[in-house]
Amino acid sequence: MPELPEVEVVRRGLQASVLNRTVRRVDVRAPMLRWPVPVELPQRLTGGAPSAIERRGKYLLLRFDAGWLIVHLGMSGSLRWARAGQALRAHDHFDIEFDAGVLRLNDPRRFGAVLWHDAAAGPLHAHPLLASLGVEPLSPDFDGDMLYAATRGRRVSIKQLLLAGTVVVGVGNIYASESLFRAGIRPTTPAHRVGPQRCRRLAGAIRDTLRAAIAAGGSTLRDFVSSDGQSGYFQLECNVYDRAGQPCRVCGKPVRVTRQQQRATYWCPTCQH
DNA sequence: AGCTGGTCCTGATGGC
DNA sequence: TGCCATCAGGACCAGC
Repeated sequence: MPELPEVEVVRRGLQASVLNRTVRRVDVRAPMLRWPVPVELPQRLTGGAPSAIERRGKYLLLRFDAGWLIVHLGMSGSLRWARAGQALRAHDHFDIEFDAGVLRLNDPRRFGAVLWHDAAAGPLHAHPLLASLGVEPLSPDFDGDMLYAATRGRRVSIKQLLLAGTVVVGVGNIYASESLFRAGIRPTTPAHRVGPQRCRRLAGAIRDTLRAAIAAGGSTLRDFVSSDGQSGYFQLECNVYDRAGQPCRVCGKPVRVTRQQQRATYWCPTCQH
């Protein structure tokens, strides 16, 4: 479920609700998510308070005096406030109890992760999961020139390159299709065949698409993290994603679906070249 | 049975 | 040959 915009909306929700709030208690029910939840985590967090809530790609990063809590929502993870005394549901794997309430991680598919990076272990950006990530799409570092330089010599399709996250992070399967549609580029085009002009258009399309999605989520999810972490996501109207056979919103031709690396790609044969 | 919004890891390939 | 970067596929898992 979560792509970068969703994670960013979660981050903002957390920033508004748990920044500088003291952790009273931590419950780990499923020790095995994508990786084991570190056994020392409850002890490290309890009594501390997050002094910053950041995001890198789709990783949520909560800074504590003792180190960083790293959370990834995988494909099916959500963070919500549990009402007082609320019964556990299936796949409620992890709780952080603040004075204000219990923040609960639910993740049916368990592709998500909850990890700890100790302050003594060096700078966070050197963490193996973060060290080789591409640039942030909404940062000034990401533009057409950068994208053009990074795609030289790359024979993979432009969509797969976006998805890989090594050039630019946070572009998941949905927004890859949406951004390429916006830029008028066929997803199967080899990355090195996308010229400087089109790289500029694509970089702009990625930024615009992500920003619009964040705005949609942010405006919809008033008390985010507190009720339904999904509503913002489904408000988003896609141009091509999941619209196979339906008319393109621009030219009216049926949207096509193909498969790249076992992932569905949606595109318009007339609007994208 | 086959699909699903992520991404790390492994092993194969290819260029220098 | 060895080393590197690149690339494809498998793996994890539950729900619909």
